[in-house]
Amino acid sequence: MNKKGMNPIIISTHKNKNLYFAVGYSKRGKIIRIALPQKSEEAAICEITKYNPKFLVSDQYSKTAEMLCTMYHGRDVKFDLEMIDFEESTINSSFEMDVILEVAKIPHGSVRTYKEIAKLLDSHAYRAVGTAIGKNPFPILIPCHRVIRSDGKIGDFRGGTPMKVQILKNEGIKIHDQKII
DNA sequence: GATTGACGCCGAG
DNA sequence: CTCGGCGTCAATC
Repeated sequence: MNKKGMNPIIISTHKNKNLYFAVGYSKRGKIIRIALPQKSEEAAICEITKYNPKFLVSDQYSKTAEMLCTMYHGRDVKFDLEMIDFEESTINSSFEMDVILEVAKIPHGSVRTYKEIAKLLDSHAYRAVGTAIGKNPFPILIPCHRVIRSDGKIGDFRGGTPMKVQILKNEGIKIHDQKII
């Protein structure tokens, strides 16, 4: 846990069909971390407090949690990267930052491979790309679910491959036998 | 320096 | 198809 994690944050949640979404806001009023949907509100909140133990739960930002829910279910929501607090987040290297910004450019309903992301960064470190994406503090919003393997397989995901498949299907992407068509 | 990855590619079976 | 082995390199120990 770095020093940044000790700053107090505000967490808001949203419930939809037994799935609980949570978002953490820094005191600057920007998103500092997003939790993948969980089966209980406590679990969703815990996904954020793991990295930021000092927190307050409020409905102040529940609209954002609701927006994440609609994005999870496949809606293409336009948003501004300015609403994200990269400074206070756990992103701490320029490589990680570059990867995240590249992933942010992937359009709704399309995918990129880990290798393609590396190439766009003029690098051969595709494994390091995977590691950086695996630490993405803003899942759903920064669409790390749209990054797949070069052989067409879905690849891993923090919330499990099935959840990655679900989100991609919600976006209209065709998948058969665990592979992108 | 040695090890570890949300990976990629090739060759063997 | 699956698997091992090697490639590659950023992060971590």
